[in-house]
Amino acid sequence: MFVYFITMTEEKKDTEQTIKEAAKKIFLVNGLKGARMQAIADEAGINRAMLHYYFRTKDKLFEVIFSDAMTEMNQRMGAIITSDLPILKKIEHFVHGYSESAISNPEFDLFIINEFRQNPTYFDEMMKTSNAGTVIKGFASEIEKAIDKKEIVGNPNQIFLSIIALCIFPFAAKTMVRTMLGHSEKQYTKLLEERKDFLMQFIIKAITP
Amino acid sequence: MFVYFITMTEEKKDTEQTIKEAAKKIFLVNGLKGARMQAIADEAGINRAMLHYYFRTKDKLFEVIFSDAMTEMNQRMGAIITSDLPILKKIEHFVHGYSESAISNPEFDLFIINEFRQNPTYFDEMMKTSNAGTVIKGFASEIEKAIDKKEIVGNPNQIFLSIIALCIFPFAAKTMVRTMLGHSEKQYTKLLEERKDFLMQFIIKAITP
DNA sequence: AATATGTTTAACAATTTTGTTGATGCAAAT
DNA sequence: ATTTGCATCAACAAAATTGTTAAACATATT
Repeated sequence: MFVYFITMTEEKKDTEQTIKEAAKKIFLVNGLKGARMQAIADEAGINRAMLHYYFRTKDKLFEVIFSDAMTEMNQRMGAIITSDLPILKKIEHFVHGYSESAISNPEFDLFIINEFRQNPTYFDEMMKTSNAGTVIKGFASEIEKAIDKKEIVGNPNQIFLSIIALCIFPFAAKTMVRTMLGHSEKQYTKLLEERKDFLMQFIIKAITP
Repeated sequence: MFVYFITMTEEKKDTEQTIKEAAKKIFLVNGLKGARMQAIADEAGINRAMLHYYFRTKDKLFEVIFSDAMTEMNQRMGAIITSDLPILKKIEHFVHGYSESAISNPEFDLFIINEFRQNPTYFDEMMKTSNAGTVIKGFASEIEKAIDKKEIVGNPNQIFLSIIALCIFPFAAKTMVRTMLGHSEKQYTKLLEERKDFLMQFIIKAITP
C-alpha cells in the first residue's frame, strides 16, 4: 500500500513533468503562436486534454515554461558575478560559464532572442528589476572601467556586444552554422566544446592593448 | 486616357507590392505558422480577401517571401567574392558588405536563423547547389589556406564562426542587445554604423599572428 | 466490497483562422 | 451609353485549433 502511494505520486508528477518537458521542446522551437497543443501532446505521448487538465490553457502553460526559461537566463547571466577578479578573469569566467550552460540547453538562446523581439516591453521591465539586468549592467560598466584604466582597449559597448555575440551566436544559430560547415551533430558539439578555450584567446588578443 | 492607364497599372502593381511588403514584415517576425493573414492584411491596409486574390493561399504567399529572402541571402554572401584580394582585405570586404545590407534589412537575419532550424533539409540542399553555398565553402577554405601560410592564426572553423557571429548577431539579436544596453533605436543604429570599423580592428587583432 | 478521489480518454463545443464566392465598383474599350 | 474585365469587399463556408465535459478507469480509504 505504501509502495502504491509512492508509485502513484511519482507517476502523477511524472505526467506533469512530461508535459513540461514536451512543452518546453515545442515552445522553444515554435514560440507561443507557432506552437500547437497537439504537437505538445504528441511529444509527451498523452491525450491533449491532459494539457488543459494540468495547465488550464495554452497561455498558462506557456507562462510556466517561459518563467522557467527566465530563471535559467538569470542563472546564466549570474555566471558573471565572481566579485573581485581582474577583468580578463571575469570575462573568462563568463565565457566558460555561459558555454557550459548553453551546451546543456542549446535551444534556449534562440528562444530568448525571439521572445525579446516579440515582447520588448516585458524585457524592458525585467532588465530594471531582475538579477540578469543588474548583472548585465554591472558587466558593461566593469568593461568601461577597465578601458579607463587602459587594461583593455576599444569601445565598451562594442566589446560587450562582441563578447556576447561570440558566446551566444554559435548556439542560437546552431543549425545554420552546422549546415554551413557541413558538420554532423557530433562534429559541431565537439567544435562547441573546443570553443570555450579558443574564445578566450581570441577575445584576449582582440581587446588587450 | 493614357494617363489613366498608367495610373491604373501602377496602382495594381502597388497592391501586389504592398501585400508583399506587409507579408515580409509579418512573416519575418512571426514565421509561417506564427503569422496571421489578418495581420498581414491590416499591415497592408486592405481586405484579407485580397491576399488570396493575389497569392491564393498562405503557404504560397510565404513561398514568395521566402524565395526573395533566399535571393537576398545569396547576394549578401556574394559580398565575399572579390577574387584576388589578400585574406584580410577579403574579410574586410565581407564585414563591410554584410553590415551594409544588414542595416538596410535588419529583420532578415533572425528570420533565416529560425527558418534554418525549422527546415534543415531544405537548407542542406541549398548549400549544395546555391551561390551562397559555394561562397561560404570558398571563404572557409580560404581561411584555412591563410592559416597554412601563417598569415593568420587559429582554428579555421572557429575563425569562420567567429567572424559571422560578430557580423550577424548584432542584427539577429537586435532587440535583446538594445534592451540590455538600454539604447534607443537611434542609439543602437549608430552603434551598428560605427561597428563596421570597430569590427575590422577587433578581428585583425584577434587573428593576426 | 463499497466508496471516494484524482486521472485519463473520447467526444463534443467554441473559437480562431483560412479560404471562397457573389455582389459592387471602377476605369477602359466599343 | 453599354459592355467588358479586373479589383475590391462583405458575408459566408470550411478547416484547424483550442477548450470543456461526462463517462470510464485506477487506486487508495473505509
